[in-house]
Amino acid sequence: MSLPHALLTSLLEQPCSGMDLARRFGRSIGFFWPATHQQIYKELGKLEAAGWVRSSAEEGARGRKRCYEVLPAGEQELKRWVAETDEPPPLRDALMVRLRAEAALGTGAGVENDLLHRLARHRTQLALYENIEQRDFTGRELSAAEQLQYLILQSGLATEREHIRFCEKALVLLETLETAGV
Amino acid sequence: MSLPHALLTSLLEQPCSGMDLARRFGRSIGFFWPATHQQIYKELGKLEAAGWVRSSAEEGARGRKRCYEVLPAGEQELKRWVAETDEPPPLRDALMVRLRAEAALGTGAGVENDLLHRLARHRTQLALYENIEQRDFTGRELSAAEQLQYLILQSGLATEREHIRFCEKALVLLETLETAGV
DNA sequence: CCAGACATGTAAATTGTTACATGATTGT
DNA sequence: ACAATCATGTAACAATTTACATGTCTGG
Repeated sequence: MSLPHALLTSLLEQPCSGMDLARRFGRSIGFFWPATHQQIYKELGKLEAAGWVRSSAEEGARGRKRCYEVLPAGEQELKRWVAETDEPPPLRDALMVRLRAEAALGTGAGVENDLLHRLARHRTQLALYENIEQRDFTGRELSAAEQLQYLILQSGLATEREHIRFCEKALVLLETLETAGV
Repeated sequence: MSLPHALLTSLLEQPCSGMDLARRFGRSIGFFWPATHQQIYKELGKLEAAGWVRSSAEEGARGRKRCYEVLPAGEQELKRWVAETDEPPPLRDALMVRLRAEAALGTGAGVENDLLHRLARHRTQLALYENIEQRDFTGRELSAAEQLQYLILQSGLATEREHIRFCEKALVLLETLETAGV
């Protein structure tokens, strides 16, 4: 589980409140580790209990904004974790199951719906990434940290492009099979 | 959740027992929808309760092999589901969090470990997919169902190749940054 | 001062993982 | 008959999602 370390990273970049974290997750780290505010609040509580972060407000101040910042112990922990290894995350994609189901059913069962839907989503996401690329990483010298962030964005760009290629290819194949089948 | 429909698909291709399913998941559908035997048994119970499959043995025959097959209602349900749409699965990759953490820590914190480890895994997986491609999809005419299955395999091939490219690129960049940093 | 937005949380349901338990079958 | 293995299952736990609840601040 990487949520605690994703939070430490984000707080190290910029100390802020839980709600701010939730918003920033929607724009940066969240592309690769999504999290809702509910998860974030619970995890921040654990981080504070572990002595990895501290917050500006007293306990139980419900509704009042509290700012979290990383403590030295938290930075140590983050360093330790960065040097660990993980297994690559298992793929788990319903679209592939649908395609295989379509093959097993042996008929125009309607995967096109999902293919078209995803094609649209991946194009939107690609456009979003391309905007970020244009805005943040184009036309100037990049610091070391920025070069790493750009690398991560490029992974997202490549992934979306690959998904788009795949959906298009699948749609062409289905078209071919159906006209041949008729 | 696609596990029930992945099971229906697999049973439609070939009726078999829970343990057989678990093994076949390791080789085909499981590449895109992993599942352990514990999950599979629980889900088979629900499928049977729903009237979508039936099994060869009486209830409570613990330890004795039972063969499951899809009923017409199950096939109907699978057809219905194939025509639905899903959101693309959210990415969730600790490696990206590590890279961003390395950027935030601003030092040789050791992401190389994970990059090298994954590079090896993705190369192994690619080799596996290439074997399957060679064995099952090369040098002969393919039926419509086989063309769809091949398409799915090609998605796996493309994904692994993309990951390999990414890891190599990241390692080169880190190398550059570190020699420049010293 | 109060309506609406903002911020922080709690609770329950779903899904998936890990560890373990038990019955049947097979080879020697 | 007995050990090893196969097959089925249970239990406890961890992570994530969804829905809801409560407190604070701000503009009119």
